[in-house]
Amino acid sequence: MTEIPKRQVTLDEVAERAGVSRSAASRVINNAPHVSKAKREAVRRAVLDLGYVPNATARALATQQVGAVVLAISSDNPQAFADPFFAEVVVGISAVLEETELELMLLLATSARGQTRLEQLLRTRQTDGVMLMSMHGDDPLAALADKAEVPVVFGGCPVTFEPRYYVDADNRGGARLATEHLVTLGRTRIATITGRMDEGAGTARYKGYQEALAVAGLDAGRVAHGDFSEAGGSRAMAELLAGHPDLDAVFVASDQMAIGALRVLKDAGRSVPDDVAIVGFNDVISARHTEPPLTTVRQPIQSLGREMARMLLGLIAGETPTPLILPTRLIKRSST
Amino acid sequence: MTEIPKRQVTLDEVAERAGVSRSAASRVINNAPHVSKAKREAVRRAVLDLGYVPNATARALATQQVGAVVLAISSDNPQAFADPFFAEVVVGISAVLEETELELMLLLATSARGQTRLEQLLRTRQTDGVMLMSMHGDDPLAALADKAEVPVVFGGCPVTFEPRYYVDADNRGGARLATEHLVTLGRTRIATITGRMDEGAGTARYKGYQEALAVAGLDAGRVAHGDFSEAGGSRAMAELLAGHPDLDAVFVASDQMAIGALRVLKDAGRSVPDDVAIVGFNDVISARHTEPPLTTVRQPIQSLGREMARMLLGLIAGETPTPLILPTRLIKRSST
DNA sequence: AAGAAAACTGGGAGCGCTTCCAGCGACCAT
DNA sequence: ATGGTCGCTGGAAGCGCTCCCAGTTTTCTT
Repeated sequence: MTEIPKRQVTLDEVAERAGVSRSAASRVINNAPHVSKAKREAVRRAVLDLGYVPNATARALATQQVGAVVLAISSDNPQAFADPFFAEVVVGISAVLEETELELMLLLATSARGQTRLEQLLRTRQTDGVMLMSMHGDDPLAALADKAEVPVVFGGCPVTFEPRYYVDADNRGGARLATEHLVTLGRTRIATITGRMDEGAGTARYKGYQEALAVAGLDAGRVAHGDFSEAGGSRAMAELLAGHPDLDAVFVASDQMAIGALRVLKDAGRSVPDDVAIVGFNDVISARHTEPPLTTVRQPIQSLGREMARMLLGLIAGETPTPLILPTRLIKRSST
Repeated sequence: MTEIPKRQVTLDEVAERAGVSRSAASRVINNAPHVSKAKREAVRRAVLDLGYVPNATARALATQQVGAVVLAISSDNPQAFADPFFAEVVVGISAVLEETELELMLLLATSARGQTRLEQLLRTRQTDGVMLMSMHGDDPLAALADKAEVPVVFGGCPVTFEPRYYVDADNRGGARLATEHLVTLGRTRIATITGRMDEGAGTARYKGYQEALAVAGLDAGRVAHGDFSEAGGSRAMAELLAGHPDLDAVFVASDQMAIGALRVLKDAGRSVPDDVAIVGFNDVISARHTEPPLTTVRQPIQSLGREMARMLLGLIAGETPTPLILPTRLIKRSST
């Protein structure tokens, strides 16, 4: 910190300046035992004087630990990460990693190239661990990841199998909550717009909807499939209106789709919530600003990130964590 | 790819299997010249058979190149990254880095710890380059970064100085566009809600507003300062309403704030756009879903990321790029 | 066909760090 | 005194790769 050195200061220089061996210097850097107080202090001073910072690469090579974990988004859609959802996940992860010596690497595995990269990561310990969010159904990498020798925790549960380690939001429970709310309101012809059915969140929310209606003894036959996008929501709503004009409520599996649905409803002259009540999922920021403001299910996104990171840390430390399901809760606004 | 090796396959093993020296094997991996066709082929086969993947750490140590660049967000607000803005920047960056051997590291330098980390990065070539988005006014790291020996490109221009290398959106031009639009509409008592005045975007947009009004010969005295947040926008709007009840339009320096302002206006019984016209900035997704939908200035966020990455690549390659200002454009919707 | 140039080849010295190990005094109990 | 423990200490061997260099082979001139 005293001067800006042109060349990297090495441990040898520190050792020399402190008048000790490199081994000793290394020990005090990593505060390991077997160094006398005097030398320890001498090294400390040398470090400060020289502004020494250990070379992470060399250390990684020697210890066989990379000092970095990666957040990988495996998706067939290059724009997937643009979803504000991930920004929040990252905030959560980052908060946990902050207390650690670990760096965070970001891998948007959306192209063939990115997928290859991810595969290498999974096969060849080039990272200390990976947090994987797999965004399409039959992702071969997801299966690979679950048996990789590298620690892997999943964010969200894939449809095809249940990974050993994952954290997810209680999608099914949230959907049930939302649907029950609609039932409580006295609605009886409750439809749903599902998300992508090749994603865990899509199927789980659909399941929750079905369960709630089964319990209430109501017909769960009014369904249209969307893809989590606004446009998909519009399309599905139109389809629903055409097929089941009698509907008086709809549980929409994402706010994004709900926004699309809202527009279609408005154009069709159905008033919300009087003619049809709408509840969404996620509680994105814009959900507060729709007309009318959207009743929705909130999931703790930052916590999701935080818990993923924590679980990964545990895995790296040799623990055997159990999957974690985070609670969701209903946020009531004016669309119901 | 043939089998999952427990231990990392090394170059030596490849060399041995191919019956060549390690040097030769290295040459074919990095496809350098001076290897006979036969050996080259033998090595290729060995690589495939063994599923060899070079150890990035070892390579980094030998070449003195890390193989990774970092995107650093320096901010006093831990939640800063939760802004969907960054998610899009990352998509842009990632798209460029994809064609490269470089990894992307993410550093949310929001705590003291993170700041230290960033400083080390800047001082000690632990990365091949950094893209820095500095989100608060008197950030000492920003100044340091601009003279660091590590390649650094700024995303957005700080208020206090103009970095050597940066890419920014044309905030001033966009603000002028927005304000001129209001003028064209025949509004004459045009107010503004500014962003944080310790951020480049905040001052530049304010400047654009002033310029447009100066050209039109209109009074630019109706101003309230916000902080880019929704709550700040509400507060500022209330202040404006109290101090300048005659206003008939307001240029708001962010959509987020505009949303807050909209609510206050509604509560005050002023109709938008009839009584007062509003234009925002950024064109976030929710801008389309406000009541009424928001006229706003769109900046090409993904391009911002893309160009930052490209500029950094240039810098790393030894070029001397010039700062880049990305165009903004007006998106007309119903709030004006 | 002889000599020079060009292409190949593998040995070996690092890159900066960790960590094992053998050597040493100091210190205690016998 | 004597043998044994124990905390320090620095030498040295890697971690897996790149790259210089000196030596060997091939190819091309004239």
